[in-house]
Amino acid sequence: MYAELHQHIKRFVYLSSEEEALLSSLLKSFSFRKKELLLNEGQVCRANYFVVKGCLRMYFIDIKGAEQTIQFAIENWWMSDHTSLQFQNASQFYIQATEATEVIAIEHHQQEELFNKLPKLERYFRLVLQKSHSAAQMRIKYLYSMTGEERYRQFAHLFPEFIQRIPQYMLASYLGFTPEFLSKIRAKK
Amino acid sequence: MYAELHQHIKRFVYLSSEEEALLSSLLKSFSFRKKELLLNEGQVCRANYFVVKGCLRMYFIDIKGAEQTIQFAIENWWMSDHTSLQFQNASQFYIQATEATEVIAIEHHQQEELFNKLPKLERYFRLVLQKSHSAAQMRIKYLYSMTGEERYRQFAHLFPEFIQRIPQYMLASYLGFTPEFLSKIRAKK
DNA sequence: CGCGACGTTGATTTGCCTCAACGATTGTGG
DNA sequence: CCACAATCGTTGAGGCAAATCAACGTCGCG
Repeated sequence: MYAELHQHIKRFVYLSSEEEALLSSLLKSFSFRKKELLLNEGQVCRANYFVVKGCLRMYFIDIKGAEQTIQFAIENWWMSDHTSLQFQNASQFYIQATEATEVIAIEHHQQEELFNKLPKLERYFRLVLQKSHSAAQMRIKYLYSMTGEERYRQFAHLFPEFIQRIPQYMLASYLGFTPEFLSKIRAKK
Repeated sequence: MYAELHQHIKRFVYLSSEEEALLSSLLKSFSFRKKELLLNEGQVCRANYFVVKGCLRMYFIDIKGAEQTIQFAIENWWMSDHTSLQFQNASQFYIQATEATEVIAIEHHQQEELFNKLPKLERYFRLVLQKSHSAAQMRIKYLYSMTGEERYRQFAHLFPEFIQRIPQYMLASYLGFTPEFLSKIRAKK
């Protein structure tokens, strides 16, 4: 059970089979349909989600009513509003399944117990967060040094399969421009 | 010794005085003058730096030759290129002291030993990284939903003392626009 | 004192947004 | 399984926020 997650953890820390069993006892699986919300703005984030299959996105709705995508999580990535999860306060974000998605969840009330019983996981999550933080920094770097068109072309080059998977309006908001503008870039060949 | 750091760690995890002593034995202090570089683009990042007094910034130079500021670190914040530090590969960033700055450093070759001897610190750094990651996400949120002028006014409102401390061209690049534009915003009262 | 770094100001340009109208595709209930 | 609506993508005209470029002012420092 939870094989994909155990596999991923193995890349960073070693867990004995007893430890794996203990971990498994504190996890839950969930399935979400396309467009279903895992977290609503104003709600408290319930869990940290590991994507087994499918795709999640975090977004917010700006002052003009447009959805702006903060990040995506595909297979083997974690997704959560860490601030809301840790301090149990209202989130500013939505988390949504962009397609039918299976996740493994660590819920808030299990989290403390988990880290106390398996301190090795502190290391695992430290390393996972380091990677997420670096990804966010690179994102800022690209926003500050490339035009919208350049960001699209780079993204399409790096993740050709992913752009097939999500609607263009989500990709446009992730890359920091409007759907109309993306459409015009694509029209230029 | 290293009182400021011990103080900061106490906010997140408890360390006995033996543990504090062990930690201290693996730290180093450094002083940097205004404009001095702690990390150069293309170099391997040597350490994770905790700011005791002063201010650091991470930046890169874009294709047009302009410096773009990725983040600042003032007192009680950590600064490092985590990717370069962990994998010991060339960094894409510069880290510079924006004023005379004292730091406490954990160097790469001590890092593993430190985490092995004091696994509690995994938790501390996990929580520190969580905060940094959330800050980077909020940064993206603001870039996607506010104009340059709005970002400046918010920043000036939240950190009135900080805008006195750094040259305007650094603030402009942090907020995502040009020094000329910042000058024009300020001229408008 | 003189030079280089930093900040200001104005004229012009541009990347991208806004709005609107119109196809195409998807999903859903009858 | 079709009809129709809702969602999603495309295209074009016009507008605006901010960049670019250039010239000039000012201040701190060797």
